[in-house]
Amino acid sequence: MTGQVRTVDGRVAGRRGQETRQKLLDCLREMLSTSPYRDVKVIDVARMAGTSPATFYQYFPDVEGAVLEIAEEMAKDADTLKELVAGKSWAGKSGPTTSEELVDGFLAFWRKNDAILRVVTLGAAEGDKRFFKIRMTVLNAVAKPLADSVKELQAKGQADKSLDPNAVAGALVSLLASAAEHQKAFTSWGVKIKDLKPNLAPLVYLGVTGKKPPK
Amino acid sequence: MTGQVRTVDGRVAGRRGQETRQKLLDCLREMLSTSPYRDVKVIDVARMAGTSPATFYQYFPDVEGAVLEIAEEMAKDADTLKELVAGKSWAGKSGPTTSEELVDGFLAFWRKNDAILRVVTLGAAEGDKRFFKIRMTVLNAVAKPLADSVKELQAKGQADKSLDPNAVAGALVSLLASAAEHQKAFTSWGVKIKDLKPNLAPLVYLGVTGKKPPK
DNA sequence: ACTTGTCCTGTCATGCCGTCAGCTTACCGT
DNA sequence: ACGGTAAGCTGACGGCATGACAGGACAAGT
Repeated sequence: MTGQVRTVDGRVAGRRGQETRQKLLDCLREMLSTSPYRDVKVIDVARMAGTSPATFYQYFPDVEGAVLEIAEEMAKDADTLKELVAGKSWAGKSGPTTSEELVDGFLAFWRKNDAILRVVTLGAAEGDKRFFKIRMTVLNAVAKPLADSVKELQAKGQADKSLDPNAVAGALVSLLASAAEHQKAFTSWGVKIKDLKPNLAPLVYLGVTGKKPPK
Repeated sequence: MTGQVRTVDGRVAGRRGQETRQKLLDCLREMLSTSPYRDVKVIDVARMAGTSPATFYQYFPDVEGAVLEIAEEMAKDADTLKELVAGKSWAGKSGPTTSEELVDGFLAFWRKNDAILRVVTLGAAEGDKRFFKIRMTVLNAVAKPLADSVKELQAKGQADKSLDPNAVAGALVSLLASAAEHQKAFTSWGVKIKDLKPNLAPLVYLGVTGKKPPK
């Protein structure tokens, strides 16, 4: 399906080539989490990987191209986020638990991939279609099943039908993404990192069900 | 208070100098809204302003330095956002109105400054203290008075006291910021731009008061 | 006209970008 | 074992951005 990995000039990459390629991606990932995106240079990545800039250009058209590669890898991984919502119950006592686990899982995922997600978020905001698509893949992993949950609750008459389920789910996921990306902001508002989950979870519950969480 | 504008090498800028400086800032602003941040080069800004790179470096240490200047200007402007919340009532029929006006005003501000806010957001996420501070100034213009409103409602027994007002206000502002920055995401979820306000406003109301908005 | 201080730019050293030709290395069939 | 072929890597190069400086242009006051 995906075909073999190819170099920029069309050759197929063998074992050694793939290793080098992967090493470059790993080093780029590392650089992204230590330097501002604007200052990440091909030569630095190549140096860190113990190779030359020319080698980098064998495998990637430019820094952005390589970043996209990393981002796509991460987007695949985001598929596991679905399980945080799909099939979970929002009724009774299990509701708040579902909400907490969702918040926790999402924040953990974002924290784990924060460097690459920063760049993806920027690219998407700048209108780059490729980054936008990747960002939607990640958000949709949660937003789609979440919207389904809202629809289900509405059908059962357990939630306000005047709200658009897609809008609600989207807004909640946006909130989680924003909170994850800017945890420090909450610290400056006097909310400790460990208090983030207990404070966000009731809001998510509130958004999904339209009701205050039970004690 | 602010002292005169100075060049990088310490001279005070006169009338003509300030004009050139301002023109460079305007052109940079323009560039930021048309090219990816990573690709904005000093030479392009200088060319657009009809001057030379050397002139740019007379007034700014680098692109980032000039961006900070623009961002600080915008942060001052954000002060007007306070009036969207301060002194507004969340009781009865005026509650939903307050909520709608807040959403509307905030989205409008973000849209107006989206290019520069994108860079500020990135800088803050990357841990740059200067950008972080500017971002907090903008968000706090809404978050502080919003937290006060929540506290007030809690004191009157009209809202759930188990929630931290600062966390709630912060989360709601984060949501608005994220929604404003990524409006296209909502479009892809089937929520039209013009439907964004009517969908976000009830959520804000819900977050602040803990109650469903009245019909 | 002369002086003074502001303002701009030509020029230069440095360093990254992105490409190519060419060398080395690994694999494979005979 | 050996030669052929394709993969893999890099030195080197022209081009461009960066950032510093010195000197020339310019405006304003005397």
